[in-house]
Amino acid sequence: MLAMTDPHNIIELAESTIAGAAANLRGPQKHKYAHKKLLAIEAAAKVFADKGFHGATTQDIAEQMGIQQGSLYYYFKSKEQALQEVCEYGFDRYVERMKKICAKDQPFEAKMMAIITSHLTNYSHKDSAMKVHNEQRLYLPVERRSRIKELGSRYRKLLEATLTDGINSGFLRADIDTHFIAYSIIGICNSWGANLIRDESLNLFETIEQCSDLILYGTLNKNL
Amino acid sequence: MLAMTDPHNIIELAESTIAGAAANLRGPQKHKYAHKKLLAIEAAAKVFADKGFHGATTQDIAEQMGIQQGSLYYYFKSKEQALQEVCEYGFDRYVERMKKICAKDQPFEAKMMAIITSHLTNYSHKDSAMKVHNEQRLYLPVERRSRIKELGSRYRKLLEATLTDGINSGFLRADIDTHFIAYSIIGICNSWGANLIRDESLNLFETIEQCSDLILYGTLNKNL
DNA sequence: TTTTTTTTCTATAGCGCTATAGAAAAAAAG
DNA sequence: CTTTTTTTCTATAGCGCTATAGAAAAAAAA
Repeated sequence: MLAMTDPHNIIELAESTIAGAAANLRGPQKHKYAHKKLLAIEAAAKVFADKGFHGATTQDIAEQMGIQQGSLYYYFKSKEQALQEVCEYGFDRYVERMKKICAKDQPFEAKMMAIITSHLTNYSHKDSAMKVHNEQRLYLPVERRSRIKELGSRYRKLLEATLTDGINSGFLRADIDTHFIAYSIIGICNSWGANLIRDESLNLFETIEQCSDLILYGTLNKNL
Repeated sequence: MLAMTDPHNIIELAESTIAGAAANLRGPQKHKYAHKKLLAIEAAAKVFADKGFHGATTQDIAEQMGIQQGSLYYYFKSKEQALQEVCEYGFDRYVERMKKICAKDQPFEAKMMAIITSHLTNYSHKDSAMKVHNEQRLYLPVERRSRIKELGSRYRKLLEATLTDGINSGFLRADIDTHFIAYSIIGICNSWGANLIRDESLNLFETIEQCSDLILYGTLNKNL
């Protein structure tokens, strides 16, 4: 086997080929680097979510992983790169999922619920990476944010298009501003997503139902 | 006049007696300290909003005020205290305003719009203090957060009570969860508040209308 | 086993940041 | 004008943090 001049080079390959390797713990670990790299991203996500990017230290992240501070640089070139990778972590798969949901032909209520479920589920599963994406990504210099921006706007456009479909097929009011509603949906989901992480006693499914209900039906009594 | 052993002692007096002193620029400045203190809070708010608490330096804040880094400590005992004061800045008056709005006897739609207007207007006027409150207050140690917590929950309770009134008087659906809706309203407002600060091209009044509309009417087509 | 490759560790250079102390300047009082 | 009080400045102690270098340990290959 060729020597790895720079361990960071294997990353992209790893990310795309062995998705979910973090869960795959059995068998002789041929891809130990890729595996621990994912653990490193998750550790960074956890710490950044708790303390914020600038408030977190590389020492904190290393501790969370159970390694020494200096060893962290075997997985990240810099703290900033760690933030970037946390923000991007799982985002492409997330957008893919959104694409599928939007493409599926189903009643609008169900579609909206699926969208919200996808969004909020991510908060529970992705260990704070989503929270970090929302709250810390602006601390990255622009040149590190292009991919994140790209994915974010792709997500928003999918949502807007779905809303437009909803209007055209008569499910939604014709007078809503799809751009505004898309931002609002994302806003509500992120707000509740952060609550879900902070407060363990909150029920995911109830939250999903309540969010869908509010967005679709509002609060006003229609019997009036 | 007695010598000021510690300039920080005058703060509370100042805050309560000369509200809005920052705008009162004419006349011989008998309360120069109190005046500049408010400028200091606003400068800190601006910087914390842009860079986050840990990302901001006391140098940044001093620069924003046009003084030297060391001089900042004439106004704040510590950087942490600066964050605390920014988070509390104007919050009590804000809760008072909310109280008045909720107490007023008016159609529910108007009340909801007034609440949202009050919330979003704060973002435009209070120079980022509200944004800092939302995004950075958790970086304060708990002992510095008691007042902020107090005010926040008082605000939430006012909102919940108003929603309960709305249900009792038949304006609102009887099956909504006031606690959930209150959090959601705050979430939407904060999300759009942050957008308003970031994007100057956004129209405040349109945003207010759109938020009210979404919360009250939802998005579904009722003609179906 | 021996050699090569991968992973982790220790130690530290070097920088920037908070907070303080004391002097200096500006303003107000006497 | 002189004295006192308020405000700002300069300089720096002291700490913690990022990132690097090179040794050491562990794992894999030969």
